[in-house]
Amino acid sequence: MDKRAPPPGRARLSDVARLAGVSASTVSRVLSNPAMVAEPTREAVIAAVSATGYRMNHAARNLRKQRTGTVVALVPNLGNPFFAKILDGMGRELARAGYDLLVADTLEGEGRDTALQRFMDPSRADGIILLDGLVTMPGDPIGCDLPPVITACEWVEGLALPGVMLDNQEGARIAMRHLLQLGHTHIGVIGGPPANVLHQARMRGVRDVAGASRLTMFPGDFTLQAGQDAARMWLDLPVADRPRAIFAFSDEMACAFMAGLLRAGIHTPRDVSIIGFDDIEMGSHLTPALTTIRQPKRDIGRQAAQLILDRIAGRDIMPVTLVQPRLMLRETTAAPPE
Amino acid sequence: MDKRAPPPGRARLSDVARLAGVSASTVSRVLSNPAMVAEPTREAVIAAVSATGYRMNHAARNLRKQRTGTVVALVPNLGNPFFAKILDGMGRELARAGYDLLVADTLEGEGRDTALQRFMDPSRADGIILLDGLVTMPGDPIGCDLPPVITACEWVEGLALPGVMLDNQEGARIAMRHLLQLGHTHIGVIGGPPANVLHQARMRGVRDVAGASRLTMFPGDFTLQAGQDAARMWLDLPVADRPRAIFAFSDEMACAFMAGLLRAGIHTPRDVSIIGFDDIEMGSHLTPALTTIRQPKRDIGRQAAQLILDRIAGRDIMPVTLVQPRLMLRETTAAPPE
DNA sequence: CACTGGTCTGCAATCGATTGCAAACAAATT
DNA sequence: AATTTGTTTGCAATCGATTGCAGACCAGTG
Repeated sequence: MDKRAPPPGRARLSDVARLAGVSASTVSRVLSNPAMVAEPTREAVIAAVSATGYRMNHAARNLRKQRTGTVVALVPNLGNPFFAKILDGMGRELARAGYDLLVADTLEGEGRDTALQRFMDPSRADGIILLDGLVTMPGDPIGCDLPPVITACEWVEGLALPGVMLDNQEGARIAMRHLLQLGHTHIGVIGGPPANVLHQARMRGVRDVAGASRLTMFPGDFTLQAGQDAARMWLDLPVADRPRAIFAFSDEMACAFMAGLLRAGIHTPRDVSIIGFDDIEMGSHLTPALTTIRQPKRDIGRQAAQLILDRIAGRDIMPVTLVQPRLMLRETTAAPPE
Repeated sequence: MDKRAPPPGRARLSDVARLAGVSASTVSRVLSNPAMVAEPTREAVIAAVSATGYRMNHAARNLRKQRTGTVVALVPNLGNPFFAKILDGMGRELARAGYDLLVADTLEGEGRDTALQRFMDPSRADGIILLDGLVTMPGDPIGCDLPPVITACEWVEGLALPGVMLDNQEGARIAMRHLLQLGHTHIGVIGGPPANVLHQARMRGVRDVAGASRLTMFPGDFTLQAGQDAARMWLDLPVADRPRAIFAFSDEMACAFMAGLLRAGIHTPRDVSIIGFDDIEMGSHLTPALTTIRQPKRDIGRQAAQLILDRIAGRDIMPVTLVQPRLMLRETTAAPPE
């Protein structure tokens, strides 16, 4: 009889306003700047809000305010548990600031070139945290009001993006020094993909302190499988050529390598010393517990979150934050046999 | 002299239209329904699009179309690598359908009650995938046009939400049968949190086949630490009361338990048999390799994605999809000693 | 030549919240 | 009483893309 516009399933700002007997502007103000509204009005509005079960429409707010309230993290591979703790720290820090974390996979290769394209867009994210060092930066011809981008853990060679990362070179130095101090003179290194920036930085650290000691490289890619393959290669080596100390660029490779040798009756650290990189939780729960270089993952996540929040707020930031690695001395390293 | 409105940093639809000499509607149609536009016009528009570097504004489109193009996955803890592979499968499947996956953490406890509230909102997500069985469902008073919700892996007791999950009860039966067939008569079970639905389902399976055999429970919560604690408890038991077969409700607990015993000189499977649950990658790369119940994580993720896509499209779906577990027979189980 | 049918295109309304501006009113000052 | 100052509130424009409707145009037919 009178209901001109049948109420849509969901209450809008104007519905709340009508019920409270005020204008939509007032309701909006109560919700985002309560101090601006007189006490009695405010209460009426609040009552109307809960009576209608009103919930804000994010699309509308985003359109109007030209911001989204979300930060996008681009990871090379969601399936890699290494990122889990980092994202965890990131998410919590962002939540404290009222931002949501959207995690997206660059789907290694397939969409790598378009991933950044798709998300580097003010209508999708207020900021971007890159965890993939191999994305390609879109050459943007027009409209330079792109959301800020920072890197975490990895970084993009040739782009001067601010970022948070471990001092990988120093981490590698610490690992190598540890093995050398134990008396090892021939060290095997299980690396990452040659194109990976982490691999490159750590190799620099290795060379920094290797000096005259003998080095044997085993190809790797940070995965368990690579560690297992390296173990097979080691076993295939003539006994005299087998390095009695191994520095693996990831804990997963270190674990699988150790298991591979054990299967052949080679014990750690009795016969071979092993040191990993990352300090994944599993490492300390093995027997023997894995000696490794600690990478404070939650911290890195938190700091990356802080960094992007600063950039979003337009605050000046340090170009690069280096996080210090630490030697976790456990049970898999010892002096060489004999 | 003429530029009335100085161009905002970024090209809008109307800017493209002006350059192409057509209306905004036409540009919109070229972008979303090209067949509707005549060939020459289309080409002019496409040229203008790339000339301006135009990129759509998602907020505006979402507002108008009343959809977001994203699916939100709510996980209890982003730091838990168990979810990584599931999210990976999910993300890929959703990407194929043109949806983005937004992963958010319910931050166990703190925001658990508000997490679903915050995201169950048509202006934020077209669909929700719950991976946390302990969230509380908001009692929604008004406006029932909420986005569809499904569960994956876990489920919410008392809510008839559709979902994809492993047949946990059957998985537990398979594990128990395996141990019993080896001749074990006293079995230790390292469980999950009592309130967890997975724990409950698996306990049902354990009881289904335990029969008259003796059971000893060890409290747990799926973490490595819990496995280590269980090992200590086992070692504190009088020798006659020590179960010589252990069924752990997660591979992480199984691994840590095994390592804990080994540290005390107790070998697996010579002295104690161990079977885990999940089939995490690390398990198969240990020595001895962990016997376990396989949970096809990527598959579960993929199927959950399909399910939510079906629900979004309004297609009818099965209320519950049970995924079948499988015994991964490896090296940590054997007949009891003597 | 008028009329029908079809294909393209543009106009203008719409999605829902925010905010600059100014009106309305109350209190304080001269 | 008139003016100033300050507080609340509403009006109306705005963010940018989409789409129902109708007008414009062209070819084909009677």
